[in-house]
Amino acid sequence: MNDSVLTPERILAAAEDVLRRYGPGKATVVDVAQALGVSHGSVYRHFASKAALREAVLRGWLARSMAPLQAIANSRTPPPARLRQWFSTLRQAKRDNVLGDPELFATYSALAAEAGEAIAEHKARMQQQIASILAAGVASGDFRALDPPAAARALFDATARFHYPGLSHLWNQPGEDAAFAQLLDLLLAGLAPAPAPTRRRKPAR
Amino acid sequence: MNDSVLTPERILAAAEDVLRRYGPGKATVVDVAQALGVSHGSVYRHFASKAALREAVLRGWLARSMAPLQAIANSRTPPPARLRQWFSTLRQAKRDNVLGDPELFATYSALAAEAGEAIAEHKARMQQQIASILAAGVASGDFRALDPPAAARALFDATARFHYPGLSHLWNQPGEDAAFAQLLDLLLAGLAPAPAPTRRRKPAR
DNA sequence: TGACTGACAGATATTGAAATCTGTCAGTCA
DNA sequence: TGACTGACAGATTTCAATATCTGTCAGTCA
Repeated sequence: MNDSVLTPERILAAAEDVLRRYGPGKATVVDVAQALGVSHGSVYRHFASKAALREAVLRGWLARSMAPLQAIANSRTPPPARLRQWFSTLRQAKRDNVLGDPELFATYSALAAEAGEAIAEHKARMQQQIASILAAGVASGDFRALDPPAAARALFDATARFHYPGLSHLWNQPGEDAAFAQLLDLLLAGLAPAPAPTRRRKPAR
Repeated sequence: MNDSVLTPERILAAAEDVLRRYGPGKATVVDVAQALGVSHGSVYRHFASKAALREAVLRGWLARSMAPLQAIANSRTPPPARLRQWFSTLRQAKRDNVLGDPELFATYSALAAEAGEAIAEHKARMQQQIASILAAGVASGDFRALDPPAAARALFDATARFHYPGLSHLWNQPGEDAAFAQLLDLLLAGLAPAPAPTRRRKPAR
């Protein structure tokens, strides 16, 4: 355990391991130091606080989980299909996590609840990816003229039911897949290019 | 406190009062009995358990909170505006609760978390109201042909971000009103009558 | 007779003393 | 000299003893 010098990277790896094994409630800085064969004081030379260390672990996890989504956002799939694929992948990734390893997922969630800043940035990056798909779709004529960032936020909000971890208890309900497909259909219909002149009884305020 | 005979109604009123004052964590059956000037054994002649009593209180609260929404669903406002009004009212009611009396709201939420059954029924009733608005809109030609119950669920899911109590911590963020308006616009666009023949690169599976 | 009481068993919650943890820093050691 | 240690103060958590609560039921009383 005591190879080479102590680096932030080695501490991060150990912290991740300790968090996995002990869970967010029991993992202590002393545990991390012990796993590295150093005193806990040494950890504080590289991370200002326990909170900072946990946040760094969280950021690593978030960055890794973003990679496949980024790849989709950058792909050349036609924008409507790309958007579908992006959201389906997001949802599936979360589902796999929660159903596959609930304890680890709970650990994630606990760290996320502590680190509002990191989460806000993560959400912003996700919405940027959506916005880039929307912009491509507007350019190609697959979507109607719209403000990509604002519409991205609307889409992200609209699908929160299916990706926000706090609602994961709903993800096992019957008809969940159909409900998600239904929602994507509705949203994509709302993004479609301007229809025939809208017939309205009153100009919708 | 010891007027007339002991009825379920009097017990419910006392229980509601005790819950308000002590909160969901401290309110006990003994407290309720004390407020009524009877022994706690008497309470069990009318309610099978503490859980049943709490659920009855919750059902009362839910029924009261539904009334204004039911009125809107039954109104003759043109369906698109009616749908907007319904969701805006739902959102505003929740916001008023959470911002106006957070402790009471927390009490609600705690009871709701215990009573899955009652909540499921409540959600079903809400979605029935939405479906009735949708059906009216389909009939009038304001909405495209769609399956009202399925679309109602999609709409309810899509707006969860703005009405699900577990997400109330987001309701104070800047731009919240704009985001909600944006989402409603997108959803209503998705409900609009069939546009010009949809141009698609691939038939969207 | 039937609504109500109150004592009881087992389950749950509270409490405060003891243990552990976080974050600091003067001192060690290579 | 500078990475690391380990003892320390104050904050937080644990744990077991104690108190309270839930749900039952034989018995009271009007």
